Amino acid sequence: MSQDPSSRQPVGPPSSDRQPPERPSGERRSDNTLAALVAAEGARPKTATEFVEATLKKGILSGALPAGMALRQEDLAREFGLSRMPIREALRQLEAQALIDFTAHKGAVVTEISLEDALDLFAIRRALETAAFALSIPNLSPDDLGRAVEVIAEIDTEADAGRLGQLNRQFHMTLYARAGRPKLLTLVEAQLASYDRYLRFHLSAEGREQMAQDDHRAMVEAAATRDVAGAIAVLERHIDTAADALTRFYAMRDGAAQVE
Amino acid sequence: MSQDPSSRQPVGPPSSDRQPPERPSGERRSDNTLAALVAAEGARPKTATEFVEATLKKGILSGALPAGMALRQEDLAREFGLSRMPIREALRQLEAQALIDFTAHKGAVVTEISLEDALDLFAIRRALETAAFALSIPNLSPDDLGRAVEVIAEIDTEADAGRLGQLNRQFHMTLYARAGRPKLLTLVEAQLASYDRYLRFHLSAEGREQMAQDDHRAMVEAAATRDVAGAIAVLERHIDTAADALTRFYAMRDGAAQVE
DNA sequence: TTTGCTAAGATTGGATCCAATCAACATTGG
DNA sequence: CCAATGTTGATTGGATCCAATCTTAGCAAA
Repeated sequence: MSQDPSSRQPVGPPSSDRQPPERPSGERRSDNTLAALVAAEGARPKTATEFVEATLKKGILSGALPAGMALRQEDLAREFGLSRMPIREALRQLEAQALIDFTAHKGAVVTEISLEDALDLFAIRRALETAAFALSIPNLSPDDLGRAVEVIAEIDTEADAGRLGQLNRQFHMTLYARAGRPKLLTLVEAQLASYDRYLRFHLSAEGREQMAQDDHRAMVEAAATRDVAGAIAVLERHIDTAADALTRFYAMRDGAAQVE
Repeated sequence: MSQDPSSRQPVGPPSSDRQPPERPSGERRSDNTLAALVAAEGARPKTATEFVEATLKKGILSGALPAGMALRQEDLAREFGLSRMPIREALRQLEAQALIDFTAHKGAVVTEISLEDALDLFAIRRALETAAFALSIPNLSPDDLGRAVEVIAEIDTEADAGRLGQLNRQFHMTLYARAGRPKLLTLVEAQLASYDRYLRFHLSAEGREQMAQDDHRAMVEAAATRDVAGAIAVLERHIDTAADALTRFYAMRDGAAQVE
């Protein structure tokens, strides 16, 4: 990281002395929600590009950067206190992860989320997670199951909706972790992360009962007794239920008011 | 595309007047196999970055850029007739696709292929492709099945081992195409593309009978009669057989001679 | 008023330059 | 003679500058 503290801000948490209530040049599309994100990012990776990528990724998955938002390189560079170059490289990686849409001379936009994409994602999750769960169950230790139970409890007490997605991801990954297939697990985690955006969208309107904690408990129960078929059945039902609920939610929303 | 034909080569197929039998400065790590690839790439995308990405991707999947090969930015830039910048951005995207390993100040290396990764990949393929196939079968038209049969025939007559992987991918995708889940299909195709590297590795040592054309025919047959369960069973066996064969191949190779 | 064209501004793509990091080699002290 | 250390070359990370393209506002003609 070739950061020169004399001429530029350090790449870490820049203590938010960016530009307090001052708008640089008229409007600001990718506005100050970014500034909070930049300040929040605690541990900084080795390179500025990685830092930008991690920050933007977290922002998109957490919903701080909403779908459809334009990401102007110049603005981002100013807010991060960097040049446009690390921004561009980070955007490239986010594009390969399908988190943003990149058009040739038009720029980057946070990928839209639609019901079709959500159903697509549920199909992928169903296929991948049942496979991972089946492979993992025989190798799960009592310790693993204990951690899963703890996460269930955390979900019940967690107030921040933003952290619920993270905890949900953590719960599922704990149960899959012993599958012994690193690439499969990486894929599963990526899909679960994508799912965060839909989950938040849904949770913000409906209650936290959408988390289906009963299913979570049933999954741990079945895993504890090494009942692979039963556990898979619960997981499939869990995902199908979520898909149905989200479908109903979209139908209701679109039926009630034509939002754009 | 800000190509200036007077000072630089056009970005398309540069008619291979790069540097014929002349080595620029001593050695060349990412050597002239690249030159052929650059010249071969027919249609050129809009930007240089996309061109570089597509070319490198094809090179890696086709085996022209073998696993473990270091990709020096400077060398690539010279061979493509571009600056290092589009190279860097292309490498970023390839890294997000797990085709190369990127280390902070060390550079990019074509991802190694190992038996463990292959088994990982087989597990992923089994999960995703069975799901896609099941969704697609009810919607397959006679036309689709006809195309699948044609591809089977092509595989029988194709001599070039490099194209076999592509045809194999095409066959499978034809059967999955009506799943109606774009993101799922994109994922499946990406995994099949990754599989190309292992398939080639295997085919180069054993014969083309590794393609298991009987399984392919059985898959079309089951799909034609809308026998979803039967088709899935064949596909699972197909993938498991390939996994077992590759495992035996690795065991034999490692047992016979300790190749590095 | 509307439609088509033109030109200026905004924004991204690409090139070149400089700084930071890493690896290998030489050097010196034990 | 070996190990720790300084030094130099190679290579990547980041910044700045220029070129190409897209968008939009303005204007003219139908």
